[in-house]
Amino acid sequence: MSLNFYSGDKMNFPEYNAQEIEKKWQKHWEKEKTFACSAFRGKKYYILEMFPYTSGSIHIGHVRNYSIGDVVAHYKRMKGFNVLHPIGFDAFGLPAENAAIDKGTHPKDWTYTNIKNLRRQLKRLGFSYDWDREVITCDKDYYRWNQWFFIKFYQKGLVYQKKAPANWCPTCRTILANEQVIEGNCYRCGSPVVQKNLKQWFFKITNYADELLEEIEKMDWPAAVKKMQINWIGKSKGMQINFEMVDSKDKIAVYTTRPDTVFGATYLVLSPFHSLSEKIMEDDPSLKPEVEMMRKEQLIKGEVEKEGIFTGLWAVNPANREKIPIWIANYVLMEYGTGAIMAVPAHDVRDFEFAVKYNLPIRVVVSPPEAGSKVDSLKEAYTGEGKMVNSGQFNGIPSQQAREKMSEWMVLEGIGTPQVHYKLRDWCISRQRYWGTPIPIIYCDNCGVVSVPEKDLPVELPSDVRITGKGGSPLEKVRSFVECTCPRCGKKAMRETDTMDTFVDSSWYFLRYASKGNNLPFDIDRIDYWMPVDQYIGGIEHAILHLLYSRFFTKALRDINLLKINEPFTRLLTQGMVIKDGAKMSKSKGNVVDPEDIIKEYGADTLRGFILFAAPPEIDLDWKKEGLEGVNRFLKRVWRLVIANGKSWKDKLEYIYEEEGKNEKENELKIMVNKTIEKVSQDIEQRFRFNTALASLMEFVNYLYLYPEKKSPVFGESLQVLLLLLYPFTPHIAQELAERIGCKKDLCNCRWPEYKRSLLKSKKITLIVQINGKLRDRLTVFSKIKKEDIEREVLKREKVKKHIQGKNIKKMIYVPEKLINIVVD
RNA sequence: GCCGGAGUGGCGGAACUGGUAGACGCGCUGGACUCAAAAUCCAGUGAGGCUUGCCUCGUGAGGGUUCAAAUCCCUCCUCCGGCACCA
Repeated sequence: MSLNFYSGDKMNFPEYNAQEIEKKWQKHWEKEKTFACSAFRGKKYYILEMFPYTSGSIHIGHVRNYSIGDVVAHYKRMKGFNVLHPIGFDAFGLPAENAAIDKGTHPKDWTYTNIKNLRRQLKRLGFSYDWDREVITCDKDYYRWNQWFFIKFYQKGLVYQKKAPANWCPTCRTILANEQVIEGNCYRCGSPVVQKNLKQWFFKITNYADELLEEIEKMDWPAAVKKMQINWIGKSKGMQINFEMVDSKDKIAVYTTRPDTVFGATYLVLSPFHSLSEKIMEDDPSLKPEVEMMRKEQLIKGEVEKEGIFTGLWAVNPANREKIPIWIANYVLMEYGTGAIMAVPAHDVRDFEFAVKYNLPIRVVVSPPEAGSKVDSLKEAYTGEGKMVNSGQFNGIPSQQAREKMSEWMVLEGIGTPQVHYKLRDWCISRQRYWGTPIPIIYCDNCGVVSVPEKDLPVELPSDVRITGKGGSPLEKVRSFVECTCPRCGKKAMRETDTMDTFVDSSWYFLRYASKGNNLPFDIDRIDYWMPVDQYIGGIEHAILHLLYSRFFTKALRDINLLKINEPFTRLLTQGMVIKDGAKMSKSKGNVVDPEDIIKEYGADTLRGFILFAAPPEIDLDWKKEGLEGVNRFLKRVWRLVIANGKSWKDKLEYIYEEEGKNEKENELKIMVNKTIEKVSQDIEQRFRFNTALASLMEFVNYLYLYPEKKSPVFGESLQVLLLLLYPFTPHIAQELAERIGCKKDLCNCRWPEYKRSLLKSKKITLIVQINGKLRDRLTVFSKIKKEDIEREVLKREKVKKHIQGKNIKKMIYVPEKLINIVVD
């Protein structure tokens, strides 16, 4: 049979040798700088993947991230865009210091050795980066701009220093930002975080809380990420209500989102850190041990048994003038609201729990719609809506309305004021570690806190440092670093020894890629051209941290007139994890697959192809060796098909777009080609579904294998289309085969094939015949057939007659070119 | 507890706006080639039934809307992710 055109090594065709051809093209791309983009003209497209942290080597997760980005980069280039596709290294951070402690290597040496390896691995994977734009965040050429931004922000009032309880990780021995504490544990090492009172530097991200919130809602980002950021910013609207104290002219301000329940407030609770708690302890020292205990409990994150103590003091409920007790309890946080609450046990689960424990009165003020609730019938707090009861002049009003009416009333009475609160806190950037950007601040006995003048930047990180993992910040012990002169008065002074959070580095690296400025962090014109990033791709673990900080940075830079945009990343794709044996790949589970091993065995194209094919990008991907072999088999099939049948390469395709082919078969092939182009283009561009794009390419190849006339010019062009469509996914094999059939160009400089609309559908179609919605028959008809003709035709069919025999036809529903449904009794 | 997302063959996953459920791949079965195997090529493959061509069932469970539901609505179950004394 003619189908068996190539079997095994009997015929003299060259084998598919992935190692050889991949290395050949990687060398070519490097030498020719094929993917560099020097111009900043024309339609731009900025595709960015999150840069890797400089630990030992590239893992499968990186390969997934970068393979997805590379498809888009190639596709957009072939579509005629001026594509920016850069890469670099996130090089500051704690692991470098830990390696220094464990192995005695200098963080710098460790980092640069790793970078060399990572670079080699990325090149071996054949990603189409513009390597000339590489950014390494631990280069002083880079981090000097962190310092420069710090000073600019400082001048603008976006940086401040304060002594406050901060999240301290005892293992990493440094302060962490709120965003870096996950369920009370350190995001990096998992140790329980404790609160420590230290002087810290903060970026005023809260200035942008409203803008960050408003814009996120409009963005083309995954819903999950948007929701996480919205929750993190945590805007709530409520009221501040002032409670007068009995026997004192002091007032206690509380914040509540349920002003409608004010008549149900039966006691007040202060945080143990509240200033009044402090005062009460001084007045009545017998309370001190209890309050100190509660303070300690609060310093450990996580929920503890609710405890409290009556202060002996009383306040007046401003709504009903009732005398209510003032308590101090461990469940009220100082950081949120005013640090004090009005407790409404009937309608708040926490207050309810506390009131039951300490036998405090519980008064229902919102009656649930279904029940006439009495105090003793309440087994849990009712937090829903209902009609007001026990609330004076507001009785009978629905609680939603009461919320507004009572707010207005309280404003009039001077009891309260409407207020908005956010959960978002300012970004603490001080880290008591060595391997990071030195904070450009000098402490002078004369002048106080002085920022380093711009001309003295960068404040270089000294290299002669001993990292022991003990004591305070390593920089504190470097005398030559600490001791300096005050830039203002010239007297002896001391440097700040904390370094910046490494998330500062990653908050603007995408700007540095787009242009490296000389006297500025970047060239303004180039930035205007390239920004914002059109498509950003990375892991969902950065949903809050990096993605929120970068948004803040963009807005802050806009406000110091360096940027014109409001948001850095137009579209975002968060890819899923790679799973093996039901668990995330990790060293501790021993289920790690090393990409290099896979490349050695199958080649980079197979690895990339498999990762793209196995699942849609946002879903977790199940690693299966058999699946990898399937993709390798497919590539070998492509290889044999093209080697055996490839004709001379043409710069312009013509036959496949001609309306009339030589015969039916040829028309069908043209339709197949056009449909495949349409499918692959849409899957890449509109849906990011690389798995279905590759599936349709596989279908296409299967079809071509069975096509009888492999010598026809239409078939030759079909092979050429196949290679062009395949190129973004598996560039090496596509480029090699193209060259072998006479292509002189880099495929990235070839135009992506267009499809012709008139050739997407055959003239004859298979119509589904249903009776009462059940498939009963198929009918081959001309696609333009009229409804009446079909109805007549379909009733003649034997299968149809059989099913409608003796039954009444109620109606017929015709969906053009799809189906006809006959409805019978 | 609150907020997201998802449940489809032996497995990974298709089915985009309601219109042939299971594309494509893996695995499995049969055939061709071979002394044989591997590789390759071709064909089959949701379950059950029998008269082998068709019938019945089938997208986590139950109900509903519709000529027609994996897809829309309601109730419930399970899994994954995020947040969590945030007043």
